[in-house]
Amino acid sequence: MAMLGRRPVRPSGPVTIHDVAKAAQVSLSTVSKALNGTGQLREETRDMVRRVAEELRFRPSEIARSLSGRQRRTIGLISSDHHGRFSLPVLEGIQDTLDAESISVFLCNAAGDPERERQHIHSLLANRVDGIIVTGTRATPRHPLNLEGEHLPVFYAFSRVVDPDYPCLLPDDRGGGQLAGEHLCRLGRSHVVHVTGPAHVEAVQHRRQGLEHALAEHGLALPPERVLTGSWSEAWGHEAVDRILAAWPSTDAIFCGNDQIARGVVDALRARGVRVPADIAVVGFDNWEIIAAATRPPLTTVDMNLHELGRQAGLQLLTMIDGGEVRGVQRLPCSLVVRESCGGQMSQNRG
Amino acid sequence: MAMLGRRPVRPSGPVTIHDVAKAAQVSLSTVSKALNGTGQLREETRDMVRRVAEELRFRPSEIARSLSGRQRRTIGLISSDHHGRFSLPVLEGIQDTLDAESISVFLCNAAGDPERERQHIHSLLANRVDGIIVTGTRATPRHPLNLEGEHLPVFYAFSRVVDPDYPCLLPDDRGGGQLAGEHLCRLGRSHVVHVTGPAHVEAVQHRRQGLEHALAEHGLALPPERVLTGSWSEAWGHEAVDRILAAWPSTDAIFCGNDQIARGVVDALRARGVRVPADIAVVGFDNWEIIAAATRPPLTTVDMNLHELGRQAGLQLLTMIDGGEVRGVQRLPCSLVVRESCGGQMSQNRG
DNA sequence: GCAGTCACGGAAAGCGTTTTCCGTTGTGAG
DNA sequence: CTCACAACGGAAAACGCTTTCCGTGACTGC
Repeated sequence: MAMLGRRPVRPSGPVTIHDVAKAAQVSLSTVSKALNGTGQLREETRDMVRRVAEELRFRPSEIARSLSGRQRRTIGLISSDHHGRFSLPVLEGIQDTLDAESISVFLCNAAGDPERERQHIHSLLANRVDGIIVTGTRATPRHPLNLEGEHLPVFYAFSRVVDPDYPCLLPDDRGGGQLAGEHLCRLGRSHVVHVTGPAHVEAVQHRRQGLEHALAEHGLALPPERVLTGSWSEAWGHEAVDRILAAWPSTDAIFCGNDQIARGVVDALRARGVRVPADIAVVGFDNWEIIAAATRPPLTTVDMNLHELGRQAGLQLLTMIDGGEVRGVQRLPCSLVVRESCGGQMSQNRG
Repeated sequence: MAMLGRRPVRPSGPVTIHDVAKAAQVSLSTVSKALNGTGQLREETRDMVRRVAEELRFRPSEIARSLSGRQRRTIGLISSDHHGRFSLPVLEGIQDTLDAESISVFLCNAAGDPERERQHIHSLLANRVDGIIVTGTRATPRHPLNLEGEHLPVFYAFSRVVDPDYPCLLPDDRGGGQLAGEHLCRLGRSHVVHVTGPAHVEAVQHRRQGLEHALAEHGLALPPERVLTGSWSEAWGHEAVDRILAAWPSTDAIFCGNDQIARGVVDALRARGVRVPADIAVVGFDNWEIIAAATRPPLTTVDMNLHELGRQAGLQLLTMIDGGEVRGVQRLPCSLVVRESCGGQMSQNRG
């Protein structure tokens, strides 16, 4: 009356390699070899073991594997960003790379708290991760990770370290600014104003330099007073428009430090009866879809390719883990996403 | 001439318990006991061992620990959301809970791809996690995780499962709609229109029901034709305003299904010279800071408390891991964030 | 002074893998 | 028919820790 069939019995916990060995009537080592494709076994044996293992739903314990010296195939990801506007695409890019290599990720959110960060690092070290990626805000450069004396590859993605020797990948803000400037010049605009974020932020300075460079190549100057620094908000965009219209009525283009400012600028211009792009062209920065696409007209803006940045960060860490040398600040090119706030691409011959 | 000092020598890799034992001149087991507070040791011995361990920067391998039967103290987090507008706060809430318990998190981004999800689950199982939290979009109910026959606690946070028996935590959308409705009623508004997202979405239905309920309690009806369903976009907000002003000029309040719609509505109203909130009060949903606060006037809106939702999801999973019974759909109350789009709280006696 | 108790700390057996090293067996050649 | 040599697969050590079980020595009480 009892079930006497060959239903696999699993008394306690997951199937181990022992269970497989017993079921397949071979030794432990044979199972291991069969499943890992190592050693010298008849193909026949291999297949048999494989079949049994599958039937038993054997799933080798990664823990046990890592213990016996293999690579851990796990990395740590420390994020200091809580707002997450930028972290998320980066994070996804990183995962893309690591997924492809079947590497697991320990996620740690330090939330800017040094004590919490310390604990997370401790935990990562205790878990013997193969490497660490740090990501988060880059507004202010951070100190390098304190690895408690351990040696471990660390890569900084979208995160600036005080010492420029540490391997890190950042968007090419200068290039981004340049893209915007060139686009405006190509469209024949010549009275450009730059409305941007806090003056002390590195990205703000770089974007401005890029713009300046592009304008210069077209024989145009960007006088310092036409660079308005403020906060990263729509409200600042509105305020800036007041000043611009009052001070320089001949303005025909505004490059904004981010999309929120750009949205404020566009809204304010519309409210004042200034046509975008006919009277004034506007370029944003970030390509924050939800804002850029909803603006009326939709924003032409610079995209930092954060997903790609994450992907490459992942690759670089892998390189480091494999013993490769990676150092210093690298910059990933931005790209320009053309929507309607500068006029169609059709008119690009007009300049 | 050689350095004969007692500089701790670390020939290869991390310090092990052996190294500590040797340095402290005691046995392995004594070190383990001293460091874990188990066994019977003189406080003196304990201290001594502790000191040596610290000096050597001994960091017990979590891997080895988990192998020898202890709890793994690690969970998996499967996220199917790539946009991440909602995942992020949830995710942070979860981490808050788990950090407090020193539990590590394996992050997996399935990105909606079943094959990728399968691989991640496999990896989590192989890593012997203690439990799994699934989070992501809830627009359409998902199938339960396929655990390959393994038994493991799984909790669904902000993610709907087809079978309502699975343990899951969702925002109380109905309650949220009710909050909005009550707020409007209290402010004396009586001609309410509801502009919301796709009709088939559960949250859309619930929010509408909540609104209806609140109105009913104040003797007001919400005729079906005054519920306008569309997309979750600003553009839809604009369009809806056209219809509303044409069809029901006496409208004095609009409850929007999310903040993007609300923003579109407010912008459109302003463009048509309708004053917000004087003529029409507007309530949003989501409390998406970046939109709600930047709208002019800033949006009064419903907050789903996603961070708290994540926190509680973490706690629930811990309960399950500890053997507790958790089942069925639970709802977390929303709260109302009052800004300016309905008028100040001052005027609440006006009704 | 002697047995009986403790307090202490060491030896060793796991935990689930991989990997190295050997002992079989079967084959072909001499 | 024996020998050498592959080819195959098993035994056992190792990975770094926890934990159980014991052996020691020092203390108590008589």
